[in-house]
Parts: sequence; structure tokens; C-alpha cells
Amino acid sequence: MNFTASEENYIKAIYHLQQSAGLVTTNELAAQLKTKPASVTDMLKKLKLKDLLLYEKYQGFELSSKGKKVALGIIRKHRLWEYFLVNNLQFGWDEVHEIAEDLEHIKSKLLIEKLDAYLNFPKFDPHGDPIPDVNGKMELSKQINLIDLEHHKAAEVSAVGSQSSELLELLSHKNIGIGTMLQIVKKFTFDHSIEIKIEDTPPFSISQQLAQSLFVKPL
Amino acid sequence: MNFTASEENYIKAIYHLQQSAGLVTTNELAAQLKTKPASVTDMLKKLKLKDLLLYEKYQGFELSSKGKKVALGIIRKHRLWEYFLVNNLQFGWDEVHEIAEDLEHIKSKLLIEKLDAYLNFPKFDPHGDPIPDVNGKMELSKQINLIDLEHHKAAEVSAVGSQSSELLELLSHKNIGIGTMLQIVKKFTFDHSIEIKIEDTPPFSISQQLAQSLFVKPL
DNA sequence: ATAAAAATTTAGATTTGGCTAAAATTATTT
DNA sequence: AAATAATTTTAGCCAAATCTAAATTTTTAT
Repeated sequence: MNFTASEENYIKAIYHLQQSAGLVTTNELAAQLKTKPASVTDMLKKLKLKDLLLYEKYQGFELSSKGKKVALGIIRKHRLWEYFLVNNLQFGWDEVHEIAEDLEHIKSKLLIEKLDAYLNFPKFDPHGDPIPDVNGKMELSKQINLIDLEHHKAAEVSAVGSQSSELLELLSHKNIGIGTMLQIVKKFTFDHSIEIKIEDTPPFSISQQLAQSLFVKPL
Repeated sequence: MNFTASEENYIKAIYHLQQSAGLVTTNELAAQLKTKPASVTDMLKKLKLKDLLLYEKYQGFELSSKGKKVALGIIRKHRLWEYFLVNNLQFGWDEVHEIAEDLEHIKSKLLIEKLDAYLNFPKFDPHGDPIPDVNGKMELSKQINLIDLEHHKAAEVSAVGSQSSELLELLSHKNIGIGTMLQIVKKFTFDHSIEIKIEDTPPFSISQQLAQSLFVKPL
């Protein structure tokens, strides 16, 4: 099956909306996509015809299981590209969304599998959102980026942003691993470094870049 | 100025055709783009309106200087992406064209500048074609990839595929640089390695990967 | 419970890029 | 220099994705 960029954008938007809301409505979706309700209705008919959508008119709608699979494929591409843009091309994690919106519609399956391998099969994108694997499976993330953790709130390290050997080397040197309990002591605006404290050891600083690669579950 | 993917494909095709032929004709372009002459005429009108094309009906056409600039921008993107696909993602150089056809239409300028930097400002793509720089300048290439050099034909190394420190380290260790005279002694099909001979030194082998990064001018 | 408001869908138009068939122009050949 | 062939353009249609305006259905409030 092959879809247009527009169809893919609808599918992705519906997926995200139904995560919070269950059944999605025409107006919600139109607002999300910055288009008009009438345009949404047209597309809904098309998606239903392609068996991507469970939809009875006036009744709201949601993705079929086929639609969900497609959505996860798009989200996978989006998040892998975001990871690449931030970690390899040195973009700030706030500048990558738009570009990834375009890149996610590139068709080649092989491209994505090779990109995934090149990046070392990352599990989380630069915003801390989980990246679905080839089968659409992803870690569920009650976790947040360390950068977003409240001061003095205890939390457990639950994931790292990638499996790159450079990152792992640094983490093992600082004695940080999955399961490590820590809290934020202070954030410095000058270089965005963060001082953290692990259990009974003295506090120490880590760089913004490292903090962005750490995901935690607050207690 | 912003162009659709279709407009960009026309511009690029016209650029390539006029390289060999001077004035381009409607039928030529239709054949190139696998579309019909009538469709070509429609697009020509649009491109003329946008001042990308010098065109009087029935008389053939060519890109304006503005059109040429746009073409070089697209070719730059195409070749940078091809370089990335082959050198970083481990694609074969025969599998990348189609994917690059899609990637070249991604809009962000910053993306391309950052990609260029990440790749170390390569001057040639994996097929030995020169990559235009930000201003559209490129090395003109009477040169060919070392892989395509005839056996026992003397040639001068004229360019390397990138400026990466790893490549340069290897080249200086093997005493190969711009201007080095060499010839191919033998090619091995097993691992695609190539035995070369430099002036009065004994012959030695280099890997396929290295050979692909070397461009030569036959004498 | 029914009228007003809100949400949704339908109808008809527009834009982009493509098509076919027919008309117009240019090129070639006798 | 015609006549024929080849090329190119025009005219009129189609499909995708959007829009506005009008019609329909559902929800909400009195």
C-alpha cells in the first residue's frame, strides 16, 4: 500500500488525537491539521475506503488496526529522522520538527532500516518520545527527559537516548545506568549544565547534551 | 522562491539536457521525464512566468540564469544525499538514485548546509559527479572514478571523494595525493580490490572503498 | 421537547499536474 | 514549392486536495 503525504498526515494526526481522546471528531482533526472541517470529511471517506479508518458519518472515528500500523510506521520515520538531525547534524531539538515532517514521507523502507542501524537503534527521540521498532512496538514512556524533571524530586533513570558507545562510555564513567536514583540540585543557565545528586555520593555536574540523553521516571 | 517537486524535476531535467544539447526541445524533455509533450508545454509556460526559462513557443528553450541557479541547488542536494547514503548508510552506489530523487526535494536550506558540514564538504558524489557548493560552483570533471580507469592507462589523481580525516590519513600513509601519477595493474573480483602502480615504486593493492574515493584524469 | 447552537456533511468551485485528441507550426522530401 | 511528416501547442477532461456556502444531523439549553 502506498499513501500520499496528505493521507499520511491525516493518519498521524488521528493517531495522536485518539491516544488522548478515544474517538476523534471532525472539528478536532480540522483544528489539528489547520484545515477546514469539510476537507476533513472528504479525506475521511477516502481513508475509510482504504480500510484505514472505522468511520460512520456524524459518529466520530478512529483508526482501524491497519491504520494504526501505518501510523506507527510514519511516527517511526519521524522520530528516527529527528534523532539523526539532533545527534548527527547538530540541530537543536527545538528546530527539527518541521524538517522531520517532510522527511517522514520519504518512501524507501530500506532507507529507514539502514538509518536505524546507522543510529544504533535508538529507543527514544530527542524529545524523549519512544521510537517504534520495525514491528511498531515501542517502550511505553511514563518517563520524561531529565531536563524536565522538577528540582529535588527523586527519579529513576529509565532509558538513555541511544546505544552509542560514546554515550555509554561516559555514563559508565559517571556511574549512571538504568535504575540509578538521582535528583536535580541546580540548573545553570549559562551553559545549561545541570547539577545532580546520586544517593550518598557528592553532587556533580553534567552537560546539557548528556542530560538530554537521559530519561527518568519520577517517583 | 519556492517550487513544487514537479517544477524542480523539470528544471533539473532541462539543466541536464541543455548540458549536452544547447537548446532543448519539447519531445526530448517529455521522453526524459516519461510524460507527454502536451504536459511539458503546460509546465514550460509556468516556468517562463516564474522567469526560470527562456522560451518562445515552437522555438526550443533553455534555463534562464535564475533557472540555472535553481537547478544547481537541486543537483547539490541530490548529490549530497547520494554521498550520505553510500558513505554513511552503506548503500551500494547503484541503489541510491531513486531515494535521492525524493530527498532532493526536502526544502530546508539549513538542513543541507548542516549535512554538507557533517559529510566534510565532499566535492564529488559516489558516481564521481561534482557536487556544487552553496554558490553553485563545482569542479569541472574531465575526471573519472579510479574504478572506471582502463587497465595500464596512466592517469593523474585529480580529486578525492571527501575531506574526511580518516581518508586523508590513509592517503598520506599510502603516499597518494592530488597530482600522483598511477595506473591500474589488476582488478580482483573476489573483494573488488585493485592493484595499482605508482611511478617507480612496487605495485600494491587498495580496497574498493578507497578506489571509489579517488578520481583521476587519464592522460 | 423543541428551538437554537454547534458540528458535520454535501455541493460546487479552484489549483496543480497530468492526459487525449485535434489544430497549428515547422521541417523534410520529392 | 507543395505535400507530407514531425513537432509542438491548444482545448477540453480528469483526479487529488483544498476551499466556501448551503444543507443536514446532532447536541444543548430553556
